Amino acid sequence: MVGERPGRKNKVTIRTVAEDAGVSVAAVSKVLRNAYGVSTALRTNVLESIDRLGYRPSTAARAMRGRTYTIGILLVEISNPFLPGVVAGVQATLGPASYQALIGVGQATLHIESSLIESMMDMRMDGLLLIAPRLTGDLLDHFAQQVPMVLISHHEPGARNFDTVNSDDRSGARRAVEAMLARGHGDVAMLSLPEREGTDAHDYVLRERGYLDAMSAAGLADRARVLRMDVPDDDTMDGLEQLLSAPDRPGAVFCWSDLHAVPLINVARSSGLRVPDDLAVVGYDNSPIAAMPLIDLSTVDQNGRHLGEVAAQTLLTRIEGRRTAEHVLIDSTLVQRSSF
Amino acid sequence: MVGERPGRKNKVTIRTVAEDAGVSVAAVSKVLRNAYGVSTALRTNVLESIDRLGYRPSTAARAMRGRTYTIGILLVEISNPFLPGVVAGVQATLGPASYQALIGVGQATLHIESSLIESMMDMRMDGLLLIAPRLTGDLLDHFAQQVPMVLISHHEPGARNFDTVNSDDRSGARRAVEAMLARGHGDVAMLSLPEREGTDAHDYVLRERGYLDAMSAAGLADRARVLRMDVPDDDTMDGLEQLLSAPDRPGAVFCWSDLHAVPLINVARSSGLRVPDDLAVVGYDNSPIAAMPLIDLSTVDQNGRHLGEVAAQTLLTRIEGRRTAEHVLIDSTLVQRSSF
DNA sequence: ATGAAAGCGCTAACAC
DNA sequence: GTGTTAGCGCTTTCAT
Repeated sequence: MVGERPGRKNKVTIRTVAEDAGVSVAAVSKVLRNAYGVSTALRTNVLESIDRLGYRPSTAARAMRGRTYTIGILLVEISNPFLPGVVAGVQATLGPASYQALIGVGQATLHIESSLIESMMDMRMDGLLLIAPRLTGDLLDHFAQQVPMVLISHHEPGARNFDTVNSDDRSGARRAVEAMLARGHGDVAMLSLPEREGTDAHDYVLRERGYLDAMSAAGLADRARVLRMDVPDDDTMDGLEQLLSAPDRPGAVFCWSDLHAVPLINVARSSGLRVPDDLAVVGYDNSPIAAMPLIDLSTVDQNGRHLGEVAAQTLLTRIEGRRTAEHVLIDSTLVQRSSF
Repeated sequence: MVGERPGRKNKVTIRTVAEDAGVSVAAVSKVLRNAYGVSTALRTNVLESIDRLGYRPSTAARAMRGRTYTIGILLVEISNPFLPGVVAGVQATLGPASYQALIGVGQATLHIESSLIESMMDMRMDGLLLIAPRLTGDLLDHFAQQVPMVLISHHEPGARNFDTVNSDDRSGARRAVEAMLARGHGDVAMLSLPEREGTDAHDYVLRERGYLDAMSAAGLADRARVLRMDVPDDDTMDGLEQLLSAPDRPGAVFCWSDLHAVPLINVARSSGLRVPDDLAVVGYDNSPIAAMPLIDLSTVDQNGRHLGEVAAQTLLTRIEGRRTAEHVLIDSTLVQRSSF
């Protein structure tokens, strides 16, 4: 067969199976979908043929009529330490239901994000799992009307067309800050992100609220300070350095994420500050780096794996036809290390 | 419309567009595919309708006849520091060709890996990009015969049915070790993975060779030592501790990956060893952690982004019909920091 | 319980 | 240059 496009020939389709088993195509289809109304004899017969021929139903063809048994996961960007656990949880839950998960990476870009969602719908994926999407309520709702959708790390408890599964960011932050205050740190500041679009959906906004809750409850509302900067990369450590060399340098900092907390510890140590004596730090996400002995950062663990499991389960029931929105909050845990 | 499945109704298909534009379905299809033989008038006319109606071709339907404009990326596991760059490079190259990339995560499990590849073929993705697959030559070849395939981080220069794009691991390792030797470290040991299946395809095997190359060239072949252990997690630091407390503790260690090097530095510092004075360390991958001031690990940068770009480009030409295998090696760079 | 047949939304011959 | 039409491999009524 020289000159032929490789493979894709001698294709074994549902028809091949039907002929091999000496039954109709419809019969095979029914066996495939565990549909009602097939005799055990026919069923085993067909299953044997399927096995012998190594038949695999074409998802492509299925996509035109029924389900694809595929769900799409949209990630903001791939390097976030919070994601691997979530994805593992999702896969663990999906597998037994014989669903596959395929991931799209949004590169933190709105345009790529929508385009990926549309692609996933074009492929007729059975459902979508969006993790911390930048997308705003309107567009989100537009998509949710066309495909079962569950959002992770996106607080929108009023949403009616999609479900949300979130870490309880507010109470997680509050408990972390309370623990810091209990240690005697009166001047706990918070390090958060710059304010963006007028949305309350982001996790860092909720964590700020939890921080303020704790400060207020301790009668320290007037000493609360939320500092804002983007996630530092190699070139943008200046902000952190300034922060630590300022005359009113805080003695304790609660960070919205390890992405801030880890560099902060680095800069602090490098400039001779002792952690936690001169500077107490608590982060969020319990990333692998936080656990390293040289960093040893106390941080809030969102329990990403569980989050992923619940989200996948929620998506599955929505795919099965549920129409009322569910909004789940998952408890987090403060992982105590030596940084405060 | 109470009781109706949400969305997916009022579907605008190629037929809707054809009617709206007052032309045939075939005409629309031709415009869609930039096929030969459409007047400019018809083309603009159709494009207007497409725009007005917000039409999007169904990938599902396309999958049955033509291309899906989708390629699948298979990742071993999602948290490897080497991956984000590669994926970014792939996406950057695919975008302009109006291809989408969808990622499957193999969870470092052979069975999940094959099942994902099969799923991707079932969806009729136009091509596959496998990153450091566990899959062995035979099975790999079996798949490659059915779909265009490019492998990253998998050395198999003899493969005829698929392409490979790799960092030049051997020379990268050699240069790193030579640099260590040039610094006066005579007793450079290497920290690698336990030996697996009888395959030479793995990057760490090539890196071991580069290490031996350098040692031999320096007349130190008899002092070469390859130590083996799995990637340490929080619970399995013992191996590293033993290594460093042994009487014949090496004065310099070249690690096959930062995944070994970073914990090694941690353990070393924690047990009072000065880096690089008591222990010189060089890693591989230039992961973000390596750059942290507290770690400051010298490491080999594979230039993942470039790797991704080249791999995507290679896959694209194979999809276009190329049949002869290409095996590309990409140069790496030693990033000098303070760890040796 | 089983099968025949009508699509699903496209692409690609082929006819005009 | 444009249109007609036969599939692609399934699912799903509807007969039998």
